[in-house]
Amino acid sequence: MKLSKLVFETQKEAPSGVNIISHVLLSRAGFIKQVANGIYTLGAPAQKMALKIENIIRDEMNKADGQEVKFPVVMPRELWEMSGRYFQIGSEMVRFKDRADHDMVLGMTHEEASVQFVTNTISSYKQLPFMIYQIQTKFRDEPRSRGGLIRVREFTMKDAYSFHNTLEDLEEYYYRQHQAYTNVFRRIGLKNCISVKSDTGMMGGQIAHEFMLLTPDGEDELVICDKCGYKSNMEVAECELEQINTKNDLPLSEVPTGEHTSIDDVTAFLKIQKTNVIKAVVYVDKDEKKPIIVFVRGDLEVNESKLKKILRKEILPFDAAGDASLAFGNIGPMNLSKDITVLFDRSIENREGMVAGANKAKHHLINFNVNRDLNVKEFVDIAKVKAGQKCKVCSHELKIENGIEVGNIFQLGDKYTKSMGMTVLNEKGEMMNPIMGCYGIGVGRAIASILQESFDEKGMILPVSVAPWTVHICPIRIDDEKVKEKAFSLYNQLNALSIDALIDDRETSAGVKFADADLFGMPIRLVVSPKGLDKNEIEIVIRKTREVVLVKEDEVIEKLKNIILKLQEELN
RNA sequence: CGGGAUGUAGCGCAGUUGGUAGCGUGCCACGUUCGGGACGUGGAGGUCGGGCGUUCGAGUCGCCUCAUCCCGACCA
Repeated sequence: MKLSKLVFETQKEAPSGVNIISHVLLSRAGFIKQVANGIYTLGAPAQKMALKIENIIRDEMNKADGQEVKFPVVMPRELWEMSGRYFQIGSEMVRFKDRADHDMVLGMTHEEASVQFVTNTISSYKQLPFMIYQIQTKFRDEPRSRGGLIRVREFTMKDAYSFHNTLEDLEEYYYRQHQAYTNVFRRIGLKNCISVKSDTGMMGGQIAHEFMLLTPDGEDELVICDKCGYKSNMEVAECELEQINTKNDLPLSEVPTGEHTSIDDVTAFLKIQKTNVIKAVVYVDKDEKKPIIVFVRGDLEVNESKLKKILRKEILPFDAAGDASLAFGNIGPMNLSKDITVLFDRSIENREGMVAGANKAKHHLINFNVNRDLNVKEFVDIAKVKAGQKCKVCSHELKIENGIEVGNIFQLGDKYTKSMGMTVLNEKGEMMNPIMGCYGIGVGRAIASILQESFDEKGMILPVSVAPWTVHICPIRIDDEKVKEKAFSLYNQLNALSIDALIDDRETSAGVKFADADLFGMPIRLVVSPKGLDKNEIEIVIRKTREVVLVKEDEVIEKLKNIILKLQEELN
C-alpha cells in the first residue's frame, strides 16, 4: 500500500471526549471514524487488522472441527418467538417491519438461526457432534456504548454453536474451545488475558467462562485469587464468609437516631463498626413494582446479579421519593408488611448485638440478635465480594481487577433445541434434544484490547500477527531518485514475498514520516535515506524495542525475514 | 431511562455589555529547507447543530428540538 493513496488523517490531538487509550490511538491514527453513537467505520488499516484477527480465529475454529457458515442479519419475528426471546429481550434488539408489514429483527446473536439451520437436516445421533460458526455483523442497541471499539452497537463477531448427544460430550468439547480461545488470544498478541467463571445471563445454561483482558479501563469487575487461581466475574463471585463474633445478652431496644440514616452516619453516631449493622437495600420487582428488601451486613454491597438469579426476576432500584410506605433510612427486618419480599444475606446469620433500622422514622434497634429476635427460614449468598475477603477455595486474600470481555464460551444445554423443537433419534430410536454450546469473540473488541496494552508515548505497537502491514518503509527524501528507486524496489520485493508492506511515498519531511510511523505502530520500519545509500546501508527499526539495525542493501530482505520470524515465534 | 456537560473551519479551541466570526493545527499554490511533526508569502475552507421567538440587529438572550460526551441504571 502506498501511504499517499491511503484514506486517513493523523491527528496530534485526540477528539474531545476520547480518553480510553485504544480509542485515542485509533482516532489519532485515523484508523476509525465515528458515524453515530457506537457505530464506526473502520478504515483500511483497522479493517486489515480485523481480517488478520478473523483469519487466526478461523484457523483455530477449523482446527476445532468447525465449519464456517453465514447466518442472516435480518430474521423474522417467528424465529425469536420460538425460543421465547422475542419477548424476553428488551429494546437492545432492533425490531422493524418489512414492506409486507412483517415483524423482523436484527440479529444480536444467532442461537435461533443456528438451530433453525440444523433442524430436520440433522436427524440422527450419528451426525453429532458438530460445530458451525460464522464471522458476521451484529447489531445490539446498547443503552450506552462507549470507549471507541470497546463497546459499540454494531460490531463484527465470531459466533460458534456446537451440538452434542450428551452433556459429557459437550463438556469435553467446551474445554477444546477453551483451549482454542487461549490460542487465539495468544496468537493475536494479548498478554494479560485470562478466563474467568461468568454468569450465563439470558443465554441460559449452567457453565460459562469469559475471556477477559485485564485493564483498568475494563467495564467488568473480576475477583481473582493469586494463590489457587480462582478467577470469577464479580457477578458470580463467591468468597469464604469471615467469622465475626459479637456476643450479646442485652435485650433488644429501640434508640432515637435522629436524622442519621445512612450507614456512615449511623455507625459514626452510635460509635460502632459497619460490620455490626444490618443494612437494608431496597429494590422493586420490574413487573409488579412490589418492593424487595435485601438485608446485608453494613460493610457489604448487594450483588444484583446474584439477586436476580435467586428471584428469577428483573429488578429496578427503589425510588424512595415515589413511596412513603417504607421508613426509608430506618428500614429494619422486624414487623415488615407481608407483601414485601425479604431476603437475608448469609453475612448476618447468627450475628448478635447488631444495629438495624426500626421501621420507624428517626429510630434504630440495638442489641439485635438475629437468631433470637427474628425467625429467618433461609440465608442466601447475595453480597458482592470485597477485596481482601478470603478465597472460597484456598482462603487466600482475594483481589479485584477490571477487565474487558473479549470472548465468552457457554454450555447452553438444551434450551434452544427444546424450545425450538430440534430433535434427533438416539440409538434406541427415541427422540432427543441435542445439547448445545456457544462460543463468541468480538473482533473489534479484540483490536481495542490489543491496543489497551500495547503502546507507548509515541503510538501503537502492533503485534506482527495482526499488524495491517508488517513493514513500514520510510524513504527520507523521496525526491531523491536513488532513494525513491531503492525504496520502491524493496517495496516490490516484499510484495512479491507476500510480506505486507506500506511505503510512505508522500513528499513530506522525515519528522512527519517518523511521527506517523510511530503512531501507526507497524512492527518493523525500514528507513531508506540518501546518507544511508551513500554507505550502501538500509536502516531497520523494530517498533517494540526501538532497536536499530543497519544492514547492507543486499542483506535487507534476508535480515527482515529473520526478524519477522522471530517476532512471530514470540506469539507461539 | 435518570444526573451532568458540550455543540463555532477536517481536528483542538477563543469569541467581552447583542453590532455580520477568529487563533492553533491541517489543507492548496509558490519559494527556501529536508533524519524527528521546517520556514516565509499568498490562498481556500463556516447558513456558529437545527427550529421558533425577543430585537433595528443574535454565535451571544429566551423557549423547543436534535446530536455527541461523561457518570449511573442497563448490557448475551
